[in-house]
Amino acid sequence: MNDEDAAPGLRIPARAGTTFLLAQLGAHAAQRFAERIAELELTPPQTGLLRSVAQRPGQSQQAIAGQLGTTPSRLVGLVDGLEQRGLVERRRNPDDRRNYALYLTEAGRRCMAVLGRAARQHEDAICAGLSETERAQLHALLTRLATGQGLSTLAHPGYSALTD
Amino acid sequence: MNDEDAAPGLRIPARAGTTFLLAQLGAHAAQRFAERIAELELTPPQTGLLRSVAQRPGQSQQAIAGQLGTTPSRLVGLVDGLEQRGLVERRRNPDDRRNYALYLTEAGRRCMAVLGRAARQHEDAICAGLSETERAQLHALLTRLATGQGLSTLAHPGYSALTD
DNA sequence: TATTGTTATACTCTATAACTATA
DNA sequence: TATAGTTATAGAGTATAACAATA
Repeated sequence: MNDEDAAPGLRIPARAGTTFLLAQLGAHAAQRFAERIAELELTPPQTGLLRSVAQRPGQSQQAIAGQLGTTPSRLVGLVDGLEQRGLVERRRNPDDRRNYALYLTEAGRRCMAVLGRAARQHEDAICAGLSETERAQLHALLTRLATGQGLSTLAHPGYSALTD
Repeated sequence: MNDEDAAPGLRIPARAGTTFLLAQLGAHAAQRFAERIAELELTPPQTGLLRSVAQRPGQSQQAIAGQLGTTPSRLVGLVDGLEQRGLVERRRNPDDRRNYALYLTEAGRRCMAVLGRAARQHEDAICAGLSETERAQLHALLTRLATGQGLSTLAHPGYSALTD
């Protein structure tokens, strides 16, 4: 709802609300990123998992599930897929054989490098039309919004599938 | 993927990418809006439909489906629900009895007014922490991004369910 | 034959709850 | 008994395709 003044008389929104633009652009950016990484045979949730493992190697599946805002059961299939492709490794903890510690393999690290390039291209495609100064401005404003909303760098608010 | 430099050495993202922030904030804003309108017993897709009908009364279901980026079959249930609650009205076209023309009822117009107030409160909650000047800056930057990406005011890029 | 709306069906994604194995 | 991971099941949401009425 961006009808800033949907008063009884029914006004047409001359100005799309900021939150409407945020939701619209956010969904658009996420979808475009999904298309981009589909060429690498990766899905957004897989990408989020890779990112999480890369950032903090050795975490348990439950810890990562908490970080990503999803359930432990959901992680099983995700890790399975990446492990079968040799990107991620499950290592048993000898002290407590109930949990696994997750690590990137060498191929996983290479994959992260490719993903990093894709992310930069994606960023350029989305921000095309803005000058360097404007991009910095936008980034600063969004960061303040995110901080104000209590959003962390890793966790997402439910829509893990759409995060990029 | 916001690891701006996920180079072979595995760098931790010191700076979240702008597109990551966009996707994260967009999902967050959409979710919060969904929670807000849930108190009115409305879902985001229903809200989008109401908005579409309010903006251009008399359109066919297919036309609206096209606008919202969804399928005609999906509109059936959506319109059913709103019609049963007396917010939207199906009128047969006497000239071509195949299609309906959709209109808001008086209750539908009142509902739009309530939604408008909710949208303003939502906007304030999300933008809290930014000054008026900064909000205007952000709005201008997002508008330019949306224009650059070819996003219109009404249509959404697939994620109609998340639009607010 | 083409088009509007509808229904039936299937598919994707995800969470919940039950299960195992370790502790 | 409690916890990590797993499996089985179920639910929400949506699209595709077949169908009926009208043109």
